[in-house]
Amino acid sequence: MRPARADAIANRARILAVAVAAFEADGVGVSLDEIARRAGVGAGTVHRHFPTKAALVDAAIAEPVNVLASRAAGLIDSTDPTAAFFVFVEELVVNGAAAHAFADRLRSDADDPEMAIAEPLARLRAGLEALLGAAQRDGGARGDINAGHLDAFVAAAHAAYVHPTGGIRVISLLTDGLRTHRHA
Amino acid sequence: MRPARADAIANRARILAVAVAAFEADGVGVSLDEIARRAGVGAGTVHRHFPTKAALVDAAIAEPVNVLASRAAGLIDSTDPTAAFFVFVEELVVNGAAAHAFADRLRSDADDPEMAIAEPLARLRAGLEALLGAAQRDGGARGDINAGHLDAFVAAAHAAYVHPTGGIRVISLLTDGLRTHRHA
Amino acid sequence: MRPARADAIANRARILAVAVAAFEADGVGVSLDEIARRAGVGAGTVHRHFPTKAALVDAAIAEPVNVLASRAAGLIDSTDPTAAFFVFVEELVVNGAAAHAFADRLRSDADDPEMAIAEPLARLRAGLEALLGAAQRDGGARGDINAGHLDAFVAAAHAAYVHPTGGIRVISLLTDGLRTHRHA
Amino acid sequence: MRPARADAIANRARILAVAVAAFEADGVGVSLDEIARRAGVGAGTVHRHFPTKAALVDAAIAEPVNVLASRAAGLIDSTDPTAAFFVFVEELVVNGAAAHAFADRLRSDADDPEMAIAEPLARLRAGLEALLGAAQRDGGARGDINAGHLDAFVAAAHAAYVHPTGGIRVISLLTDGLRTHRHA
DNA sequence: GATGAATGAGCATTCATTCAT
DNA sequence: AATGAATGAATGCTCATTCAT
Repeated sequence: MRPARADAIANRARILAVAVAAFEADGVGVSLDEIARRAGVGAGTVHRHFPTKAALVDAAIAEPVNVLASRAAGLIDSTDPTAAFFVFVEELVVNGAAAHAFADRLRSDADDPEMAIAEPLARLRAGLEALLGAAQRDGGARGDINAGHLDAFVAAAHAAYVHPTGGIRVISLLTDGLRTHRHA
Repeated sequence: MRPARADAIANRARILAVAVAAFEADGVGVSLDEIARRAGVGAGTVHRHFPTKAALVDAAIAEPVNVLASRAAGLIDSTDPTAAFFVFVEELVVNGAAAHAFADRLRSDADDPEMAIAEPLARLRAGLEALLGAAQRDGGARGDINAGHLDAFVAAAHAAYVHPTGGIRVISLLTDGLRTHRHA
Repeated sequence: MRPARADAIANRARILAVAVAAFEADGVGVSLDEIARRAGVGAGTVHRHFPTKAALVDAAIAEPVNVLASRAAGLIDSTDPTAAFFVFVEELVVNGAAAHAFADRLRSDADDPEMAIAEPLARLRAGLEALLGAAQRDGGARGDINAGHLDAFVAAAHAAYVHPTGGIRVISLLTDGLRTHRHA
Repeated sequence: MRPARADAIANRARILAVAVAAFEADGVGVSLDEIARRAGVGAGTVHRHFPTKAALVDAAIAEPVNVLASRAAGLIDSTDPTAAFFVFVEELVVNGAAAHAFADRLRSDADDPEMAIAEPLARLRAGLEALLGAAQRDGGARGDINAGHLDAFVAAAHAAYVHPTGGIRVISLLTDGLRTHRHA
């Protein structure tokens, strides 16, 4: 029943996963005891891995951004850069923007979350720029857009996406605006 | 020396205004004692007007929506229905969508906020539809849009608006898409 | 069963008295819950009167010193200044030095207790100097001693007093050293 | 690579030394983790040598008393018993009484410290009596004093010694009272 | 024997809520 | 109707202790 030493890393990962899910679902008001219970560990174990609640919130904010950044890094070597770019943009709109909204909601409750999220966000930005550049060199993405435009675009597209009257179809309409063949 | 009955209503209004400002600025974590202090009343007085904290949060969520609904009602008798419609849409994007975002953020922390916000939201929807209908009859707004479209539009426009790379110019670009003269 | 408003001051006094006794008997490790329980109040009530534990410890340190300072102020108008002085010195050795020892023990555990005890200690010192001066003018106390000497004297006398082999008789022997008639 | 058996004894000594220093400097509130860290061992190692924290506190209380007892035993074979006695009394006033004060401060926090300190204190008492007897037989110390007197004397002398207005000179004045040549 | 991750009870503190005034 | 002192459950955090490695 008692976890072994080697499981310490797995414990950390499980706590973080539980925290992300709990904060996303019920807000940052979820108690650490509740998170510990859901993760199947003692309250002290949560504190061993995340010394303060703010540290856990920061990590929970950064986590989905890190996942997306890693996903971008994995797509950069695709043999079809254009397809890779649009796949990633769609993922951003569906998942990533949700992560942004999540971070936005948490931001006002954390101590200095800008710091915590700055580095993963930079990684994500770099990955997105790399994918965009590759798609542009591939001739599949319009040349007159940059990552800054994508930020606002993704935010707007996500807002429409999550709206009751919106839906998955909206994404295609909006992402089409980024393709070169629209001008063709 | 003791406040008269009429001051009770003023007290309620002041508490609500303080709560809206406090929740918007610092999140729903602000304590009722703090709100009571800022409003210049005792802790018990807050509970007389809002029996539970959830009730106060609900009222604070509904408040800005109510303001916008009243604004819409005030604009419906305008002599220039088209101008009135676009003025209100812009206000929605700037303020109203902020109110939505505010409500979004609070939603997950309140008990059953859908209930609390349903009625003011219906009033706002009714006002918006009236303004849209009048503008369409006036020939200033495209006839093939409805209030449902506007919801998603306002949400997307607001997301772009509040984005660092966005700004006030974005609104004009987007609202232009609703005008009939675009087809001209 | 529920205390009335007017009892708030009495509550504070009872909490402080309980805290002084508890800290003296069992050290500052005594929990606030325990103190609240012994005082017959809720945990929150302790915090209303003493926002942090450090504040309560500080107040508990200062309390016996304040009592002695008030005692000195009450003795200054005595018709027999010499008697008043020696009565007070004896009280200092028995009770006051205990208060010092108490404060000494707590000092290392409080945040900035020097600050907290500085003012009551100054009042006590002023009272002691006034009593000594009056006794010297009365011709009952040696003229070549000052309050600084008394501090070390009281500390030493108390140490001997509380020692198993010491006792109340030691005080007379030691205080006799301060009297003028010893030279006579 | 793993420490051999002999290092276990060194570990125990290092932990105890660290504990004495830590408790003396920062009070018994210092955590065992902190002591383990300062001693360069794991938390479990502290518990292997001292099963409970109370056991470590007890050992830390007894430690300086044991050192003094050993010192007394070392002085008993001196060729100048009178000098040896007064040297040791001075050490008692400066260091030993500090150890007493230390023990006093810790006493209220430990479970049953009387037990823990009883045996080392008996050793110290025996050593002091031996030194006193030798000095009396040597003619250097007054014959009408006993170890019981010395306890109160050392306590009083130490209290005066550590007092701001006191100092090293005070010791000479007080120890002179124990010498035979005062009668001369 | 040593390590350090895990435990879980205990602590100080906060806060929504109640109620005597 | 208003006040604010009191309540007590809940929270974040600490730490002595246990135990798998």
